[in-house]
Amino acid sequence: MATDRRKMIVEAATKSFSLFGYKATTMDQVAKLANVGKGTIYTFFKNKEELFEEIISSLVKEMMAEAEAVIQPDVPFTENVHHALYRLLEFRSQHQLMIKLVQEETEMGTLAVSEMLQHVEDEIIAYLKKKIDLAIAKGAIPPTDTELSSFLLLKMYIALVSDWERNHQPLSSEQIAEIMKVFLVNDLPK
Amino acid sequence: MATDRRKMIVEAATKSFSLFGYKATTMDQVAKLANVGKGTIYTFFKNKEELFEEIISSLVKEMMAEAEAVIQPDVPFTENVHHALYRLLEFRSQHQLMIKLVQEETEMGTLAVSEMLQHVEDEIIAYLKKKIDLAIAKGAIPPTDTELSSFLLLKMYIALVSDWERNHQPLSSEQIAEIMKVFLVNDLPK
DNA sequence: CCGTTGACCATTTTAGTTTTTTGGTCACTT
DNA sequence: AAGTGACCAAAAAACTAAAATGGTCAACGG
Repeated sequence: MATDRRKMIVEAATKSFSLFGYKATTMDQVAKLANVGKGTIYTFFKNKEELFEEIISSLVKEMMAEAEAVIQPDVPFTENVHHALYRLLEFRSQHQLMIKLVQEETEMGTLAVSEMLQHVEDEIIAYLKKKIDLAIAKGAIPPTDTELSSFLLLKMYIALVSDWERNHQPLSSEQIAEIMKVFLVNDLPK
Repeated sequence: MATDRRKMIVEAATKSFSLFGYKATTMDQVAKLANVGKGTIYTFFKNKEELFEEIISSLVKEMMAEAEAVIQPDVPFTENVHHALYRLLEFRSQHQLMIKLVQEETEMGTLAVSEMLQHVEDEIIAYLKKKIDLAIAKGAIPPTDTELSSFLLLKMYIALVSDWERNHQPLSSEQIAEIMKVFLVNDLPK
């Protein structure tokens, strides 16, 4: 209880952000939840936003670990990309903090939240790019502009699992995998 | 001036929506601009939203005509799709009413506006689908789920011309065309 | 001493209230 | 019959007072 004041703060803030969102979480509340004086928070974090950043950073790490865990070395590359993306979006739709943040963005348009979600998306794209670069190096797929294809991959994935379902039957996992394969195995212009 | 009261109303409303957006346009203002008593508007339109619908419907017709005008019968199908889509998005980014509505949606989230923009998107997809169906019938491209590919085509296009440019150099027209071709000439699952 | 604290402050947000504006109607005019 | 604008209930804007919030820092205690 002595040394992990910082940890308690982060845990309290995470809980509060998940429950009430960014704006509705007050620093007083975090301090109380963490059993800590409010001033103490400011010895570890410059301000509310920096505390938020640290929490999002952990969340991103957790997401990457989840994606990584689902990859199997003995299945084809495109299938693994599908598994990883699927896991990432599943994470997004199941993780309490993510749910709350997405909700807060659409309903209130909180700026700090929009920026963070944008950052998370960028991280996912960077992760995908790394994977694609590796697959190209191994000769598993033809070389392309990996920045572009990781970007498109995520955008399409999101469109397929969220926008599509507004007007249509959900697509099967196989269909989604097939669509992505078309992307990855065909050359895009550099 | 006697018979085209209806026309004057529509023109006045179009001008006002383009200038101030949907919410900020009042029926009094439209009546004044149209040189018409307010009650007269309600003999032609049930309410404000229906007036809006009529205007959007014209706008969609105009968009389709623009797209159609750019199609050349003697160039490959995929190139025509590119031209048409390019024209459609150019229209969106140049037409005063569209600009204002997109702005109003992101800044104020006006419900009626969101619904209309959604409707416009659906119309574009329907238009694309018709074109793709035709191309398949002619054997220009392999058969696919045309509902799905028209949806994906538009989503990708929008991602490439708007989201991509937030972090990257704009793509050349050739690059965009090439990406779309990959889609259209490869089989997607039914 | 130094890590911790909570009273304190300037600023922002909220709540409550009044005033104005708006979409829509309809009795009246032309 | 076609057109109108004064009129109304409902919604939005403007105003204000009160409360809450992020952040600071002098004081505290181990």
